[in-house]
Amino acid sequence: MGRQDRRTMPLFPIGIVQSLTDLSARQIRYYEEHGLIHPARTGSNRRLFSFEDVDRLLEIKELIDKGVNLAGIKEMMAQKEVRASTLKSEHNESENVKKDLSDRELREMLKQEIFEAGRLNKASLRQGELSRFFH
DNA sequence: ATTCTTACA
DNA sequence: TGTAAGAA
Repeated sequence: MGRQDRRTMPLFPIGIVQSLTDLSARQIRYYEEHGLIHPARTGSNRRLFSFEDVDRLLEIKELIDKGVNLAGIKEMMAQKEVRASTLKSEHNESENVKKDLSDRELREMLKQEIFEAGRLNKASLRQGELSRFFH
């Protein structure tokens, strides 16, 4: 059994995940509803989370704590997958002709990530300011 | 005893 | 997001 299987193997019920992540069941289900996680289901419709799901939830929690809203988290995780697949495809290039580009693109991706983070952070700060202002 | 869905505050 | 109700 590969290491990947162990990461994606459906293992724990929502109660365990709650204590593991300090997120409420409500939040966990809500994030699933919005496509941020895809826990498996048992024959009796119980959610079963993998280590991968838990790690994802922890990342989500960090972003939430930083004030990023769900839309922002979605974008960041989408961006992350783009970076991941780009790295993967470049890794599979047999020639080192592209190794040069890889380096530039790596910096470009990092720049985009930072830019994205800054943009989303500003957006969520506005959200925070507004809710304070209108309360 | 736990978790699920749905609905309301 | 929290919480409640009723079902599984």
